[in-house]
Amino acid sequence: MDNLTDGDVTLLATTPEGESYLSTSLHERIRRDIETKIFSGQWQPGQRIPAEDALASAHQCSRMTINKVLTALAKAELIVRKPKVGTFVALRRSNTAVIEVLDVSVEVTNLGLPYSFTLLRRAKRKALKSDCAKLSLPPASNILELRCCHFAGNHPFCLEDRIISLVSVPDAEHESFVAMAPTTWLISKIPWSEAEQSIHAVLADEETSRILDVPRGSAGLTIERNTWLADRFVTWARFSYPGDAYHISAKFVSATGI
Amino acid sequence: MDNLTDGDVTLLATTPEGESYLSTSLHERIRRDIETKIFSGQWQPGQRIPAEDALASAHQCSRMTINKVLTALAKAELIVRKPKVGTFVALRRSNTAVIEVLDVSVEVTNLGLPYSFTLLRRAKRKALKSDCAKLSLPPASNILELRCCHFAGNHPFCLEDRIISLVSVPDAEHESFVAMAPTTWLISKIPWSEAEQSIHAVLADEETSRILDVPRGSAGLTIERNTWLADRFVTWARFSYPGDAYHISAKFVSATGI
DNA sequence: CAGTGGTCTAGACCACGTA
DNA sequence: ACGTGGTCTAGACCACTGT
Repeated sequence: MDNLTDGDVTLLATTPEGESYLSTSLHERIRRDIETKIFSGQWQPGQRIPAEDALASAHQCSRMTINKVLTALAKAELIVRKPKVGTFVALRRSNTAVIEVLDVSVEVTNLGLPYSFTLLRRAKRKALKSDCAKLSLPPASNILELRCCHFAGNHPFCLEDRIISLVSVPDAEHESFVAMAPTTWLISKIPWSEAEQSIHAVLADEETSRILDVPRGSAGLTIERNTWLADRFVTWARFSYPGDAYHISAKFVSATGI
Repeated sequence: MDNLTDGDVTLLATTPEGESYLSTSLHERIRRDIETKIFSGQWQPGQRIPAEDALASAHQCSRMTINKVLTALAKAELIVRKPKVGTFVALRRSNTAVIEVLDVSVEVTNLGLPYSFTLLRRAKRKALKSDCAKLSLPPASNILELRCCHFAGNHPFCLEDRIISLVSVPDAEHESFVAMAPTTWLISKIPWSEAEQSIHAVLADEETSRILDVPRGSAGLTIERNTWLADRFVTWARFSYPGDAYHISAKFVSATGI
């Protein structure tokens, strides 16, 4: 069997300083090697690391394999690559966290509770000046204003205020949103989009506290979301949650986020 | 000049169906092509896309180049690759958002305000049962408890409660934290780490509202963070912000986050 | 058995920063 | 002038899946 003399396998088994994870691929093991050097402090932040050629011969592999590893590490911002200069251990991690953005119905279902919603308001109107501030939409555009309450079992879970641009989504005018929640409907219409969101802490105002069935003046989280499709404004939404019933989790790897 | 007859450039200039972005690289342009096919709906979610070989000949490039593009698109979760089966347009985006996690001193400085902090409490003690719930630490471990207030100019900006494991970071016992904020000090000691954080909305309690100089019962955001280094618990921190003065922003591309 | 993606190699040319 | 990373090619072998 010439498998036994396969260049790859024998190479991998004799990779320097590597516990031979025979099941993982070469570039994964090399990546682990390099990450270990960085995390252990053997390669200090800011320090220049060996060139691709040098790493290739050190790991007895081709330059392309090293390039693949370093490109991935650069994307992960563990290292910084300066073309024609060299590769350096990053001074600081990007300190970003990834949070999951769930559809309300999915959130509720994940909690093992029956999901339902009620449409509280539906109005077609022209965008006012006050809208345009948050909507990045020209004044007097046709918009659809919606408000609905999402329930987990019999309990109000979240209040949704939404504005949909009828310029971008004309079909919305003929949809009642009684049977299908706005989010669900929009997803079916606008499969891909860009969004920007911000999270605020607020005190529940009178109407919100009444709808969500919490004491007036309780703490709440609001998530505001603006959505575009190729630079065209599609929809704005604000989700109001009773604060004690909700939180947002995130995981990350970071230097500065300690 | 033989630049004019450079194989790459001529290839790129004649790439089928591509506006010739002469400044960008081949794989970038191919990636754009494929993304356009997906975003435009020409390739529907769930649909199988041509094999690497086919894409390579369609774009008149090598299979490796296509592989690089598809690997990147798979990482971005625009497509799903099933080894030995094929490549498919993803059914749904991962609906995750990336939020920036800033050091408080950086946040304040970014606002153009002078940063300072005051140490309010520093106590060495054994971990209680109540601590262990949030700390994932064995009971009676030596810990250091800190509380400090971060200022933007003369105004309190954020209250930090922190617990440091003296098992993982024994040096902390001999550090006063008067001249250097805990975060800054920890970053210098623990350059890399993993963290998990959650964001809550709360009502400011009496002590917090007094320190932050806000009315009792105002809405606030708290960020809780647990940090590990290679599975060893390092530190826990809670940052309390007055809610109206702070929010968290995130940008993402999503299907379900509409 | 044919087709697929996963992986790796050994070359190559380029532009450009540093010296 | 040299070294660097950025990029691309043309081939190769593999394991596995579906038919």
